[in-house]
Amino acid sequence: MTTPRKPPTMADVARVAGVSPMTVSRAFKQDTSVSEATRGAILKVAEDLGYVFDSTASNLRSQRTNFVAVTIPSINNANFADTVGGLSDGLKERGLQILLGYTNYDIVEEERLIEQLLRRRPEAIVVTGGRHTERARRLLENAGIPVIETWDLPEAPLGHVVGFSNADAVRGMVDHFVARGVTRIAFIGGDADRDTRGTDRRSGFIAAMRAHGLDASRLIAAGAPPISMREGADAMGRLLDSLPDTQAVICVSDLSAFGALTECQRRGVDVPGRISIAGFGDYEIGAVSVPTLTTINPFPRDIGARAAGLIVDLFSGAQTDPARIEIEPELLVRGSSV
Amino acid sequence: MTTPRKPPTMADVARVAGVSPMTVSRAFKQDTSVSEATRGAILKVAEDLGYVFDSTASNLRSQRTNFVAVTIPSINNANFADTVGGLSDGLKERGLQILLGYTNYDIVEEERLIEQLLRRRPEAIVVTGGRHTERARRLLENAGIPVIETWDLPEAPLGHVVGFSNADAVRGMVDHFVARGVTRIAFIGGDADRDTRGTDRRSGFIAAMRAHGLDASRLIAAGAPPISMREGADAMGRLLDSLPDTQAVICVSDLSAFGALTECQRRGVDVPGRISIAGFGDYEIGAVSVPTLTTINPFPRDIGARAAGLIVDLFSGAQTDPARIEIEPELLVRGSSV
DNA sequence: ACAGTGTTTGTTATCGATAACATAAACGGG
DNA sequence: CCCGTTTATGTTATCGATAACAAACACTGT
Repeated sequence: MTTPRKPPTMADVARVAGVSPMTVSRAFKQDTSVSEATRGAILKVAEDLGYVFDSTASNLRSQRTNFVAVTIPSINNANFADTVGGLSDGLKERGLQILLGYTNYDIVEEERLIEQLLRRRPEAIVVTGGRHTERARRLLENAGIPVIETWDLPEAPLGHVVGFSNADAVRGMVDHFVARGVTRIAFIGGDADRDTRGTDRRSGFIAAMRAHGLDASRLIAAGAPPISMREGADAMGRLLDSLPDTQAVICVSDLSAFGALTECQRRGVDVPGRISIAGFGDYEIGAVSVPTLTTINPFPRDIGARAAGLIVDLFSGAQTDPARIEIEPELLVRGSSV
Repeated sequence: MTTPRKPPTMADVARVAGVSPMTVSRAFKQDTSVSEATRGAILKVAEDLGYVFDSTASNLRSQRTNFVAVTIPSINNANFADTVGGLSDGLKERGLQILLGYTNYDIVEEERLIEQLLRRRPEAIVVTGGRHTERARRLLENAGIPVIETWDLPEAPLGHVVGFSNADAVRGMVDHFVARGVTRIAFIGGDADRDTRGTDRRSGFIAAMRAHGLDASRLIAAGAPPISMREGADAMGRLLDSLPDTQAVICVSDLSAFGALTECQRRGVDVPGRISIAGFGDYEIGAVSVPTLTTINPFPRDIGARAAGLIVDLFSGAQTDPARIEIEPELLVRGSSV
């Protein structure tokens, strides 16, 4: 049986290659002055010895971790996954790695998560949303690294912002319906304030309806956010039972909108003939379902890509002032609405 | 303007609190011998100074990172997200944090990712699938940490396994159809071997059909894995055009199965009256769509939870031999099949 | 031939927490 | 009241890479 030897260090590689540890260190970096011959020889020795570079030591000495911390409400959400994908791809070239955590749509959990992430000494942190606990705000402000809030346009940003107004986006949807003469409009969303983006969308709905002088009381609470397809279907059932003259329903997400659509199908309610349905997020399902779903595309991948670009610019010195990058969501009118 | 001071260290906290740095270190750990009075005082000073524990130094000295590395094919996939969720929750209590990366269904990319992750010195690594490059295998074997392969039952495992046979699962589905007298069955999947689980499912389909003496040539390639709803719909279109007498189609995932279903709806093809459709993965959409989708539930969250439990047992010494935990997928017969 | 410039390599001290060891204070039973 | 035991704290050296500084070497133009 083989003794579980201690893994080789740079010093071991240096000894075998006949150079100083410093030269080995340089050989593992880019754009450092080591002759190609030496570098090649060193990397070969390293591979033969099974040496794997130890970031933990490098991180401490150089005070650089190459980590970018990212918090998202849920890992199981195609929109946030897209944002992380955009971030990840944009940061990969600069050798930056994402340290991901999820908050379960809970700002207390977010505070815990932020502290845990900051302990790893990330070089920047990207958070979803603009609402945080007092302590979380303090932690972020004192961290001494760029802070980017996304998916929102906070009134008092902590640093940089890459987002859009959830309320305005829904307002545009309401305006669209009203312009077509649709006035009895309902909103299906979560029943708690935990999902701040969902809450903002509902507020936008209410404000827009009132601005048109319309009844903004057709609000269906569908359960704890994030609400699922199933919950969207249940909510639609309750809506059809209680307010059967509703002409259109705006759902907090495409997932709940699809659930609502299926409930109509089960009941033989024609969409969009008898009722129009709209979602939010431009999930793939909305482009494929029968009928396709009217929705809003907030360009989640772009949010991540722009945040990544911002971080790169900040590190290269090309950007210094707090940035406020506003994404313009796009209204997609499709088959589920008149 | 405030000078960007250097962030405080443990030594700073110790000085202000009037104790040694070692005592501060102990105060930040659990189950260490510090009087409650001292600990309270130290934590208060730390909070006042805005001190945040520095893991990078701790990691180096203690040779423990509390990282568990995890590789998944795609971040944007509800099944893998569930596995990560199960892992994350199971590890959280032990203070272990997930270091996540995705491979894009590419084993060359996986090799790069594995090396990058190992540089961070994780204490265990969980990979999706059992097929790896030679170098990736060597890296994993030499890492000196527990290796867990998931979502598969490799013939030559690297270490521990938490998975199931994709081929056998699809075989069960074929058997189900054949038992009902359905014999002209097609398979819709990706057109490359990159997605090894998809390939295994197709192999299982072919083997099962042959075992029944049936024609196994109704194979539709729908594009590069992972195939989307849209690609599932396109593939269904081609299937209906080229082999209109097909009685049932098994899709590599619920997403493509749903796409296939919508194509039937657009064409007025009755499901399951004229053709049955089955998926894989038990995504939420299959439980909500009209009709609901026959599928296979491989319990993705359990895979993650069992892997987490295994890691905890390994660290506590309760488990020493290589484990092989087999998950039993469940066939869910629903509205989309006869 | 030689100062001046650029390239390649080496030496030393250090990043910030903690393992290992040592010691002082508190406790408890006969 | 004393010694063995537990509890609470301190001291010193160290994890493994690299920043900062230094120096040897090669080349270039006059």
